Amino acid sequence: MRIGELARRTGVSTRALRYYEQRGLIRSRRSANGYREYDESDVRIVSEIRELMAVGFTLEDARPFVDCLRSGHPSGGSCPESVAVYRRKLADIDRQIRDLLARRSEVAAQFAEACPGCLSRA
Amino acid sequence: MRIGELARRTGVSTRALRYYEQRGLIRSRRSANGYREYDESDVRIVSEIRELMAVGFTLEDARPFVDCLRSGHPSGGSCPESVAVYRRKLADIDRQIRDLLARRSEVAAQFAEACPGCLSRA
DNA sequence: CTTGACCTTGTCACCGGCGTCAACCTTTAC
DNA sequence: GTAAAGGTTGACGCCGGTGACAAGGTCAAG
Repeated sequence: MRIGELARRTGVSTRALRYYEQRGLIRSRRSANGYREYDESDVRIVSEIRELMAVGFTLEDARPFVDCLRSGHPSGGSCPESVAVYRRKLADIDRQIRDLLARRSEVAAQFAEACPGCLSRA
Repeated sequence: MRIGELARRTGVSTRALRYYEQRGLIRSRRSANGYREYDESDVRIVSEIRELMAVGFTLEDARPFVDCLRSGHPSGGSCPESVAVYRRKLADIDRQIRDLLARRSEVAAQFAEACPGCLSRA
Protein backbone atom coordinates (compact mmCIF):
# COMPACT_ATOMS: atom_id res chain seq x y z
CA MET A 1 0.00 0.00 0.00
CA ARG A 2 1.05 3.62 -0.42
CA ILE A 3 1.44 6.28 2.21
CA GLY A 4 -2.09 7.63 1.98
CA GLU A 5 -3.63 4.25 2.74
CA LEU A 6 -1.22 3.61 5.59
CA ALA A 7 -2.15 7.01 6.95
CA ARG A 8 -5.87 6.26 6.72
CA ARG A 9 -5.52 2.84 8.27
CA THR A 10 -3.45 4.03 11.20
CA GLY A 11 -5.01 7.43 11.73
CA VAL A 12 -1.62 9.13 11.33
CA SER A 13 -0.95 11.97 8.90
CA THR A 14 1.28 11.34 5.89
CA ARG A 15 3.50 14.10 7.25
CA ALA A 16 3.95 12.17 10.46
CA LEU A 17 4.69 8.94 8.59
CA ARG A 18 7.42 10.62 6.53
CA TYR A 19 8.76 12.07 9.75
CA TYR A 20 8.88 8.63 11.37
CA GLU A 21 10.77 7.36 8.35
CA GLN A 22 13.21 10.25 8.54
CA ARG A 23 13.77 9.38 12.19
CA GLY A 24 14.41 5.78 11.22
CA LEU A 25 11.36 4.28 12.92
CA ILE A 26 9.67 2.99 9.82
CA ARG A 27 11.04 1.98 6.42
CA SER A 28 9.62 1.86 2.94
CA ARG A 29 10.33 0.34 -0.40
CA ARG A 30 9.92 2.59 -3.39
CA SER A 31 7.97 1.72 -6.48
CA ALA A 32 9.18 2.70 -9.96
CA ASN A 33 7.62 6.16 -9.77
CA GLY A 34 9.24 6.92 -6.43
CA TYR A 35 6.16 6.35 -4.28
CA ARG A 36 6.63 4.73 -0.87
CA GLU A 37 5.31 1.18 -0.58
CA TYR A 38 4.27 -0.46 2.70
CA ASP A 39 2.90 -3.82 3.81
CA GLU A 40 0.85 -5.16 6.69
CA SER A 41 3.74 -5.30 9.12
CA ASP A 42 4.11 -1.54 8.78
CA VAL A 43 0.52 -1.06 9.88
CA ARG A 44 1.37 -3.01 13.00
CA ILE A 45 4.50 -0.97 13.64
CA VAL A 46 2.81 2.39 13.21
CA SER A 47 -0.05 1.28 15.44
CA GLU A 48 2.43 0.27 18.11
CA ILE A 49 4.09 3.67 17.88
CA ARG A 50 0.78 5.49 18.25
CA GLU A 51 -0.29 3.35 21.15
CA LEU A 52 2.91 4.23 22.94
CA MET A 53 2.67 7.92 22.10
CA ALA A 54 -0.90 7.91 23.38
CA VAL A 55 0.44 7.14 26.83
CA GLY A 56 3.20 9.74 26.65
CA PHE A 57 6.12 7.93 25.05
CA THR A 58 8.40 9.84 22.70
CA LEU A 59 9.45 8.51 19.32
CA GLU A 60 12.82 7.56 20.76
CA ASP A 61 11.07 5.67 23.53
CA ALA A 62 9.17 3.74 20.88
CA ARG A 63 12.28 2.66 18.97
CA PRO A 64 13.06 -0.49 21.00
CA PHE A 65 9.45 -1.59 20.59
CA VAL A 66 9.69 -1.22 16.83
CA ASP A 67 12.95 -3.16 16.77
CA CYS A 68 11.33 -5.83 18.90
CA LEU A 69 8.43 -6.23 16.49
CA ARG A 70 10.81 -6.32 13.53
CA SER A 71 12.87 -9.06 15.11
CA GLY A 72 9.80 -11.27 14.98
CA HIS A 73 8.30 -10.90 18.42
CA PRO A 74 4.51 -10.85 18.42
CA SER A 75 4.53 -8.06 20.99
CA GLY A 76 6.76 -4.99 20.84
CA GLY A 77 7.01 -4.82 24.60
CA SER A 78 8.42 -8.23 25.32
CA CYS A 79 12.09 -7.57 24.54
CA PRO A 80 14.45 -6.59 27.38
CA GLU A 81 15.07 -3.15 25.90
CA SER A 82 11.36 -2.42 25.78
CA VAL A 83 10.91 -3.63 29.31
CA ALA A 84 13.64 -1.25 30.38
CA VAL A 85 11.79 1.61 28.70
CA TYR A 86 8.57 0.63 30.43
CA ARG A 87 10.30 0.64 33.79
CA ARG A 88 11.97 3.96 33.09
CA LYS A 89 8.71 5.50 31.98
CA LEU A 90 6.88 4.32 35.06
CA ALA A 91 9.64 5.77 37.20
CA ASP A 92 9.44 9.05 35.23
CA ILE A 93 5.71 9.26 35.73
CA ASP A 94 6.04 8.56 39.43
CA ARG A 95 8.61 11.31 39.73
CA GLN A 96 6.43 13.72 37.77
CA ILE A 97 3.50 12.95 40.03
CA ARG A 98 5.62 13.56 43.10
CA ASP A 99 6.89 16.85 41.61
CA LEU A 100 3.39 18.01 40.78
CA LEU A 101 2.11 17.20 44.23
CA ALA A 102 4.98 19.17 45.73
CA ARG A 103 4.35 22.04 43.31
CA ARG A 104 0.68 22.00 44.10
CA SER A 105 1.33 22.56 47.75
CA GLU A 106 3.89 25.28 46.98
CA VAL A 107 1.39 27.12 44.81
CA ALA A 108 -1.32 26.70 47.41
CA ALA A 109 1.05 28.00 50.07
CA GLN A 110 2.01 31.05 47.97
CA PHE A 111 -1.65 31.63 47.24
CA ALA A 112 -2.60 31.42 50.90
CA GLU A 113 0.13 33.84 51.81
CA ALA A 114 -0.61 36.33 49.03
CA CYS A 115 -4.34 36.25 49.57
CA PRO A 116 -5.45 34.94 52.95
CA GLY A 117 -8.96 33.59 52.79
CA CYS A 118 -9.00 33.18 49.03
CA LEU A 119 -8.27 29.48 49.04
CA SER A 120 -11.04 28.55 51.42
CA ARG A 121 -13.50 30.31 49.16
CA ALA A 122 -12.23 28.40 46.12
CA MET B 1 21.02 50.57 39.19
CA ARG B 2 21.97 49.07 35.85
CA ILE B 3 21.10 45.69 34.42
CA GLY B 4 24.17 43.91 35.76
CA GLU B 5 23.40 44.82 39.33
CA LEU B 6 19.74 43.92 38.95
CA ALA B 7 20.85 40.59 37.54
CA ARG B 8 23.16 39.96 40.46
CA ARG B 9 20.63 40.97 43.06
CA THR B 10 17.84 38.83 41.62
CA GLY B 11 19.90 35.89 40.42
CA VAL B 12 18.57 36.30 36.89
CA SER B 13 20.79 36.59 33.82
CA THR B 14 20.96 39.90 31.98
CA ARG B 15 19.70 38.00 28.97
CA ALA B 16 16.58 36.99 30.85
CA LEU B 17 15.99 40.54 32.09
CA ARG B 18 16.13 41.94 28.58
CA TYR B 19 13.77 39.20 27.50
CA TYR B 20 11.32 40.09 30.27
CA GLU B 21 11.46 43.71 29.12
CA GLN B 22 10.88 42.66 25.52
CA ARG B 23 7.83 40.72 26.70
CA GLY B 24 6.63 43.81 28.56
CA LEU B 25 6.96 42.41 32.07
CA ILE B 26 9.54 44.88 33.30
CA ARG B 27 10.37 48.40 32.20
CA SER B 28 13.47 50.54 32.30
CA ARG B 29 14.45 54.11 31.99
CA ARG B 30 17.50 54.82 29.86
CA SER B 31 20.41 56.94 30.96
CA ALA B 32 22.17 59.31 28.54
CA ASN B 33 24.44 56.58 27.21
CA GLY B 34 21.56 54.22 26.52
CA TYR B 35 22.05 51.98 29.54
CA ARG B 36 18.95 50.60 31.26
CA GLU B 37 18.25 52.07 34.69
CA TYR B 38 16.28 50.29 37.40
CA ASP B 39 15.16 50.99 40.95
CA GLU B 40 14.20 48.98 44.02
CA SER B 41 10.67 48.27 42.84
CA ASP B 42 12.12 46.42 39.86
CA VAL B 43 14.01 44.14 42.21
CA ARG B 44 10.72 43.29 43.84
CA ILE B 45 9.01 42.67 40.50
CA VAL B 46 11.75 40.43 39.14
CA SER B 47 11.80 38.49 42.41
CA GLU B 48 8.06 37.99 42.16
CA ILE B 49 8.44 36.69 38.61
CA ARG B 50 11.11 34.21 39.65
CA GLU B 51 9.14 33.00 42.60
CA LEU B 52 6.22 32.27 40.32
CA MET B 53 8.37 30.62 37.68
CA ALA B 54 9.93 28.47 40.38
CA VAL B 55 6.54 26.86 40.91
CA GLY B 56 5.85 26.37 37.23
CA PHE B 57 4.20 29.62 36.12
CA THR B 58 4.96 30.97 32.65
CA LEU B 59 5.88 34.59 32.01
CA GLU B 60 2.34 35.27 30.83
CA ASP B 61 1.00 33.79 34.03
CA ALA B 62 3.19 36.21 35.94
CA ARG B 63 1.90 39.28 34.15
CA PRO B 64 -1.14 39.97 36.38
CA PHE B 65 1.08 39.68 39.44
CA VAL B 66 3.44 42.29 38.04
CA ASP B 67 0.54 44.59 37.21
CA CYS B 68 -0.77 44.06 40.71
CA LEU B 69 2.53 45.06 42.30
CA ARG B 70 2.77 48.10 40.01
CA SER B 71 -0.68 49.27 40.97
CA GLY B 72 0.57 49.63 44.52
CA HIS B 73 -0.46 46.38 46.16
CA PRO B 74 2.11 45.08 48.64
CA SER B 75 1.55 41.55 47.34
CA GLY B 76 1.37 40.59 43.68
CA GLY B 77 -1.12 37.85 44.38
CA SER B 78 -3.87 39.86 46.02
CA CYS B 79 -5.54 41.29 42.90
CA PRO B 80 -8.52 39.48 41.38
CA GLU B 81 -6.62 38.72 38.16
CA SER B 82 -3.80 37.10 40.11
CA VAL B 83 -6.22 35.09 42.17
CA ALA B 84 -7.78 33.86 38.96
CA VAL B 85 -4.37 32.74 37.75
CA TYR B 86 -3.72 30.96 41.02
CA ARG B 87 -7.00 29.11 40.74
CA ARG B 88 -6.37 28.25 37.12
CA LYS B 89 -2.89 26.99 37.93
CA LEU B 90 -4.13 24.85 40.78
CA ALA B 91 -6.79 23.42 38.50
CA ASP B 92 -4.13 22.80 35.82
CA ILE B 93 -1.92 20.99 38.27
CA ASP B 94 -4.82 18.91 39.53
CA ARG B 95 -5.69 17.96 35.98
CA GLN B 96 -2.07 17.10 35.23
CA ILE B 97 -1.90 14.90 38.28
CA ARG B 98 -5.10 13.13 37.28
CA ASP B 99 -3.75 12.68 33.74
CA LEU B 100 -0.50 11.27 35.01
CA LEU B 101 -2.24 8.85 37.33
CA ALA B 102 -4.42 7.68 34.44
CA ARG B 103 -1.39 7.43 32.19
CA ARG B 104 0.50 5.52 34.81
CA SER B 105 -2.14 2.85 34.94
CA GLU B 106 -2.37 2.73 31.15
CA VAL B 107 1.36 2.22 30.88
CA ALA B 108 1.28 -0.40 33.60
CA ALA B 109 -1.59 -2.15 31.83
CA GLN B 110 0.23 -2.12 28.47
CA PHE B 111 3.34 -3.35 30.21
CA ALA B 112 1.47 -6.17 31.94
CA GLU B 113 -0.09 -7.22 28.66
CA ALA B 114 3.09 -7.00 26.61
CA CYS B 115 5.19 -8.80 29.18
CA PRO B 116 3.22 -10.81 31.71
CA GLY B 117 5.16 -11.27 34.88
CA CYS B 118 7.55 -8.39 34.24
CA LEU B 119 5.77 -5.89 36.47
CA SER B 120 5.68 -8.08 39.51
CA ARG B 121 9.41 -8.54 39.24
CA ALA B 122 10.00 -4.76 39.04
C1' DC C 1 46.77 54.74 25.06
C1' DT C 2 45.08 50.38 26.44
C1' DT C 3 42.85 46.98 28.90
C1' DG C 4 38.88 45.13 30.83
C1' DA C 5 34.40 45.30 32.63
C1' DC C 6 30.40 46.85 31.62
C1' DC C 7 26.56 48.00 28.36
C1' DT C 8 23.81 47.93 23.55
C1' DT C 9 21.00 45.50 19.60
C1' DG C 10 20.41 41.60 16.76
C1' DT C 11 20.58 36.91 15.49
C1' DC C 12 20.89 31.85 15.60
C1' DA C 13 20.12 27.51 18.20
C1' DC C 14 17.63 24.44 21.10
C1' DC C 15 13.86 20.76 22.38
C1' DG C 16 9.57 17.33 19.70
C1' DG C 17 6.37 16.39 16.59
C1' DC C 18 4.60 17.59 13.46
C1' DG C 19 1.25 21.52 10.34
C1' DT C 20 1.53 23.95 6.42
C1' DC C 21 3.09 25.89 2.61
C1' DA C 22 5.76 25.65 -2.15
C1' DA C 23 6.74 23.66 -6.42
C1' DC C 24 6.72 19.82 -8.80
C1' DC C 25 5.64 14.72 -10.76
C1' DT C 26 2.10 10.54 -11.62
C1' DT C 27 -1.94 8.32 -12.38
C1' DT C 28 -6.74 7.84 -13.14
C1' DA C 29 -11.22 9.48 -14.65
C1' DC C 30 -13.93 12.09 -17.66
C1' DG D 1 -6.86 17.74 -22.90
C1' DT D 2 -7.57 18.59 -18.23
C1' DA D 3 -8.76 18.36 -13.68
C1' DA D 4 -8.62 15.92 -9.39
C1' DA D 5 -6.44 13.25 -6.24
C1' DG D 6 -2.72 11.09 -5.18
C1' DG D 7 2.60 11.30 -4.54
C1' DT D 8 7.68 13.63 -3.94
C1' DT D 9 11.36 16.78 -1.42
C1' DG D 10 12.55 20.92 1.09
C1' DA D 11 11.96 24.46 4.18
C1' DC D 12 9.74 27.54 7.59
C1' DG D 13 6.93 27.99 11.88
C1' DC D 14 5.52 26.89 16.48
C1' DC D 15 5.95 26.75 21.74
C1' DG D 16 9.18 29.05 26.15
C1' DG D 17 12.98 30.67 28.01
C1' DT D 18 16.85 31.45 27.55
C1' DG D 19 22.43 30.45 26.11
C1' DA D 20 25.71 31.91 23.20
C1' DC D 21 27.40 34.44 19.77
C1' DA D 22 28.64 38.90 16.87
C1' DA D 23 29.97 43.51 16.55
C1' DG D 24 29.90 47.29 18.45
C1' DG D 25 29.65 51.75 22.29
C1' DT D 26 31.09 53.54 27.21
C1' DC D 27 33.68 54.36 31.02
C1' DA D 28 37.08 54.11 34.92
C1' DA D 29 41.67 52.59 36.21
C1' DG D 30 46.53 51.92 35.24
